[in-house]
Amino acid sequence: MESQVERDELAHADPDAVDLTAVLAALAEPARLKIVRTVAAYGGDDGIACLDVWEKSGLTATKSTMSHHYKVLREAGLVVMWWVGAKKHVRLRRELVDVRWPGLLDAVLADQAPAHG
Amino acid sequence: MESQVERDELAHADPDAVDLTAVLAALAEPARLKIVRTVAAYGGDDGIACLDVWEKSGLTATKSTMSHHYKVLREAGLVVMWWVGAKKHVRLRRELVDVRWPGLLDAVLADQAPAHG
DNA sequence: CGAACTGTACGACCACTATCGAACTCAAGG
DNA sequence: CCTTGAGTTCGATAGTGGTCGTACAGTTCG
Repeated sequence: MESQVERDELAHADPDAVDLTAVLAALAEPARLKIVRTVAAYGGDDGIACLDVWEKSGLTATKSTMSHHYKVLREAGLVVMWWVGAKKHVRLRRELVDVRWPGLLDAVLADQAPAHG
Repeated sequence: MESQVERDELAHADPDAVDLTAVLAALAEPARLKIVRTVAAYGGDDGIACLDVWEKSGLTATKSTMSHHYKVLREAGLVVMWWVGAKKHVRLRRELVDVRWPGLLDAVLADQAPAHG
């Protein structure tokens, strides 16, 4: 990507470039699914800080692993991230996902089984 | 496998044991997504023969690869398969998937992009 | 400035999995 | 019985990807 990526928009997927298999693959990972659930539950338009996601979700992965998952979610077009002071916020891109695949995110988020038992 | 699996029901997922991540992972594979699309398009209650799926879908994978994909789809609970003479038929388990995750399959099947460009 | 905090980038390791070929099973039909 | 056809299973291989440790880049605060 030759576009000068500011610190506020890094490696986000273009609306036209989003691929269904990428979205499904992103959501198929239990840790990422839990991240998405947590962001959906606690993050509104202002999003939620990554550290708060980590605490609320109960995930035990390291920072680098979490960062990797966020990257996958960004590139799939599922979330957007931006800096708020020293903390990074994340929110769902419902305006994109719900238009491209109506009902998909709702169906996934409505599932009650925590995807690990 | 301690259960004597008949030739008509082999390795199908229990309705209670189906997992969302397994379903998403099954659909995240382009070849399997194309299989599901083809089965949805051409297979009704009587299903569609595996060989017909292969021809209609335009997939170039070998028989063993196709068999592997069918196994993943079965274990995820997405499809059922049974023998009709010497041919095997496959159909979607909408009665299971649509109840567990309403709107999920519809959202995936409604997508127009063929998941590879 | 320097220390603490938050998150990313990179390399390495390991597990999983998509793919294929070959051998096998079962059914259908001379 | 033998051949053909339709799928499965097994073993091997190659590629993908989740995980971690370490190093790095910014921000905040003393």
